[in-house]
Amino acid sequence: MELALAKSKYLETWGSLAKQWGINRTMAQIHALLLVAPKPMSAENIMDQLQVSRGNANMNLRALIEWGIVEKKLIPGERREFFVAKKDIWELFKQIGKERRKREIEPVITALEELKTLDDKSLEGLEFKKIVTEIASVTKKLNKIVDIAIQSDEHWLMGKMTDLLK
Amino acid sequence: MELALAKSKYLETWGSLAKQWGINRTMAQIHALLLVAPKPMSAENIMDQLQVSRGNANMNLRALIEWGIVEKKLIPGERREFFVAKKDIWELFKQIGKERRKREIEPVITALEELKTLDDKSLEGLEFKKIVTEIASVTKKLNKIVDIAIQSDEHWLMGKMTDLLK
DNA sequence: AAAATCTTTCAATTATTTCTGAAAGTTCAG
DNA sequence: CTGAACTTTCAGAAATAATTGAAAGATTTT
Repeated sequence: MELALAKSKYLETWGSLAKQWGINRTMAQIHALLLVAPKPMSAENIMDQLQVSRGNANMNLRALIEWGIVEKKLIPGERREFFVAKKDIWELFKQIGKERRKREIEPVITALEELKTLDDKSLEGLEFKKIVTEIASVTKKLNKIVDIAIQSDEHWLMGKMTDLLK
Repeated sequence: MELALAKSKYLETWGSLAKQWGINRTMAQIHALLLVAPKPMSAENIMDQLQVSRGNANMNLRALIEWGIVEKKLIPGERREFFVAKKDIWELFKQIGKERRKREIEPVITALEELKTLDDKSLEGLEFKKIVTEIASVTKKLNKIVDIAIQSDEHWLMGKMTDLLK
């Protein structure tokens, strides 16, 4: 396969996956582009390669910085801002895990805990409380698993995982 | 808190979360409703409680069955179909994990493997290949982690996780 | 302090996803 | 068979999300 083709396939794959992860396409593609860029890119440059508007590029770059997976890079003697993606992939996954946990898991736990205060003795009420309690319990376990992964060093974790399979 | 309120908060929480998980609101809410229902529900009944159209209810029920987390339940002497959610929450999470892995992780691994066949010696080509290789490697590790979780019994896994923290 | 260069914002537009409801399809009792 | 009871489908409508581009805001240079 040839570079230009490989790169465009890569951008496409990443972009279409992103939707399922609740990230919009442009955001994913900008990130993908920066990941494989051998040097920092300007906003102009990114707009150009992905064929997106200035506003779109700017907003998504900002979001990526917010997620902690892209950084501004000042280049001496340059007026413009440049951007680079953090290139440690394990770190990237951990960062994404952290953000998603904050947005997706933690609010659910909070909401469920409040629901457990229900005091209703009807059949439906009891069934409801039982299920909510169980959902809360499993959600907390999931949270714990993610937590361990987030805090772990890559090699240590994989070693432990391999042990578990024995 | 009182039952009706608790239930509506629960449906709302679950529904709004769903979006971030790439599941549409109605689908999540139907599932949530079935989860806490003390007995099987008819399509009619679901439409009524969630105020959605027949078509919408039908399509999403079908999708939930496809995901393997809801089942049709025939009631003797009844013409209509009834539906129940599988109530084992750990099983539910595992099923969701399985589906998402199939849809989100596996296609990426396949695509990345193909990209690794690139043969280009330029600086950009080498950088590209290096990053793609690394992404593939970490993605496979993630896959392995999910795999272990999916195959595990709840208590066994949590015990092991707790050990890891020591 | 004006001009030049670059960044940010946001109302309007465009694209995508979800939902509706009526029509067509299916099943089964009589 | 026939028709009542139920399910499925799908084209169009409605809702939601993403994108554009031009104007306003910064910041640096002259």
